[in-house]
Amino acid sequence: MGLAKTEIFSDSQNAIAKFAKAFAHPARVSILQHLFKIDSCVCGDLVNEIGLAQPTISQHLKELKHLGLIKGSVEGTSVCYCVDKENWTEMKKLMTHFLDQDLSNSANCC
Amino acid sequence: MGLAKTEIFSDSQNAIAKFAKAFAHPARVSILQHLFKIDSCVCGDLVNEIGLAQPTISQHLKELKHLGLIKGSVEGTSVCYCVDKENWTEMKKLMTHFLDQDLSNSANCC
DNA sequence: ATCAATCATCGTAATATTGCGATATAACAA
DNA sequence: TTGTTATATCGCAATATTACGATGATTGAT
Repeated sequence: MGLAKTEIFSDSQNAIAKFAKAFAHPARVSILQHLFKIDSCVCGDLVNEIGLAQPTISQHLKELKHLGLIKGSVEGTSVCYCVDKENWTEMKKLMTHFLDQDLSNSANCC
Repeated sequence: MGLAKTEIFSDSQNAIAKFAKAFAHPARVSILQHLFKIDSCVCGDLVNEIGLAQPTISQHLKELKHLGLIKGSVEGTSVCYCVDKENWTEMKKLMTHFLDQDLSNSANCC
């Protein structure tokens, strides 16, 4: 198969999985960390910083962009990417709520 | 390929990606939510709650167990699973630090 | 010892992901 | 226009993931 049965899960559960997938590859984690770290916008410097080929980086960027976590603006021949902070905040809210489940229930069974 | 080049990334980046992968499927999200919600330990009830076949659930449980996020103890003919709260807390610290990057840098470029 | 129940593992099919060379596209420069 | 630079897309190969039927292993009951 290789195909997740998304129909049987809630929107929230699917959304969490979707965002988590964005972070499920170290290259994308690295890209996001870089975009946060560098004050000004970063373009294809990412290709140099990270040791992956340009098409590969471009592909990872596309996925992040598709999810709305980053946005890119053309600047001459190069493209400037940066984190979409509004969407990032939204995503963070969702993920944090999921991660904080342990706080709402103090039962310890095993 | 289908093989991530983990060598070129930091331990931290790989760890984030590894945990994120655990949440990158709605079934595993659902399993974890259930384990948190149900006060007592849950066993194969997960198969009934979630609409996936028993081998599939078992496989997802194995992955979560392998990551240390849950632990299972045999109880008669059934197996009781529950969240490993210590490891969960550790994981949460790592993920939260990653998600909170936007707070440490207020630059807005795009 | 036999049987039923519960869970794990094996094997396999379908699909997804990762990575990159080759090539296309777009913008600017001379 | 021609060339250069930067990025995107295509196409493919290698590997990973998802799902489940069939089967194995373990426990408790009779």
